[in-house]
Amino acid sequence: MKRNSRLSVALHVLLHMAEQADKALTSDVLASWAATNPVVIRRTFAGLRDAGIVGSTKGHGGGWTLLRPLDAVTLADIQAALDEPLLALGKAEESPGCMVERAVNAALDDAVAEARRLLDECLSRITLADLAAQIGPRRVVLQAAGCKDPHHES
Amino acid sequence: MKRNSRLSVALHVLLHMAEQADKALTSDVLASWAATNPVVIRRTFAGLRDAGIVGSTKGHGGGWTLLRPLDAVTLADIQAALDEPLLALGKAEESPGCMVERAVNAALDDAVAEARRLLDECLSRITLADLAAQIGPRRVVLQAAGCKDPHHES
DNA sequence: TTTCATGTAATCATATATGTTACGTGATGG
DNA sequence: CCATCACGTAACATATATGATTACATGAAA
Repeated sequence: MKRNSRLSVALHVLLHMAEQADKALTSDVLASWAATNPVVIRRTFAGLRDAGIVGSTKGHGGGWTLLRPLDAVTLADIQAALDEPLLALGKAEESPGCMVERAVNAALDDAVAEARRLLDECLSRITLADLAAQIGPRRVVLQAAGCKDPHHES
Repeated sequence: MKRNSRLSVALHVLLHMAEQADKALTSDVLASWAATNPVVIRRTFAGLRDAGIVGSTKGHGGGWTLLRPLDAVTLADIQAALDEPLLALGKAEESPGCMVERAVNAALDDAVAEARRLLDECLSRITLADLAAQIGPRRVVLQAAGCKDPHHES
């Protein structure tokens, strides 16, 4: 339990979902992939649902489904949907009386805005399809051999 | 008390120091500028001292001094000296057995490395002199009138 | 109408950052 | 030589953030 692993979790789960495309998967299943709690999945995926990346249905046979092809979802999309801070820069005081501190805050605001823009551009160049293509070849062999989801050792 | 305000604090204090150049200033004085505790200043400035940006001397008349001209210190220098994480992206698991998660980790590592590079380049273009130049003109008037450091209202 | 699955609030646990206290070390001045 | 000053640092306290867990409401399907 450390520092903002929501993007990591979301990517991991989304890629697993892609392998079971068009099947509604429950929060419990997704949670077991990410070794976390179903409620954590629902919270994390709420943003993705609002962004139209995944859909959810209730009741029998319900669960989560991917709504877009892998090459139509960028890491920037996911990051934005999760609404995370991304940058760990804070200000000592929000509206200081000191003129020096105001100048510092203004400069940092500018730098952070620029950094966000650069980061977003960087993340928007990577799609889920790119990540799927980089999954080790050993997995393909296992899949071909008909093994049932040997995802984690637990 | 929020999130990683060390860069903010460091910049604020360094700019105040620049106004009293060549005078050794105690941690207590710097702390009163940043409205914090002297020990926090010592901790924060330890990295700056190791990086050769400031120096510290003990005993009577001791304290902290700026060792470089304002235009020879970039925000990237300070950020690196503070050794902060900067990016709030973490991984769910450090060395996962799941191939999918490994691919995610690898991709995120690459993206974070690239982002760090971009950020560093962005911060290395701003010097303390640039910040000093952007301090509001009202302050100059007060300085000229001989007012003694009306930095904060406390 | 019972069961299943999401939606969400509330609470707990833990990690990180900052604030504070206490004490050690070295340098200066008397 | 020793009292004082200021940094160096460990130890502890507090605040915030994130994730885990519990509990319950809502809606859909068998």
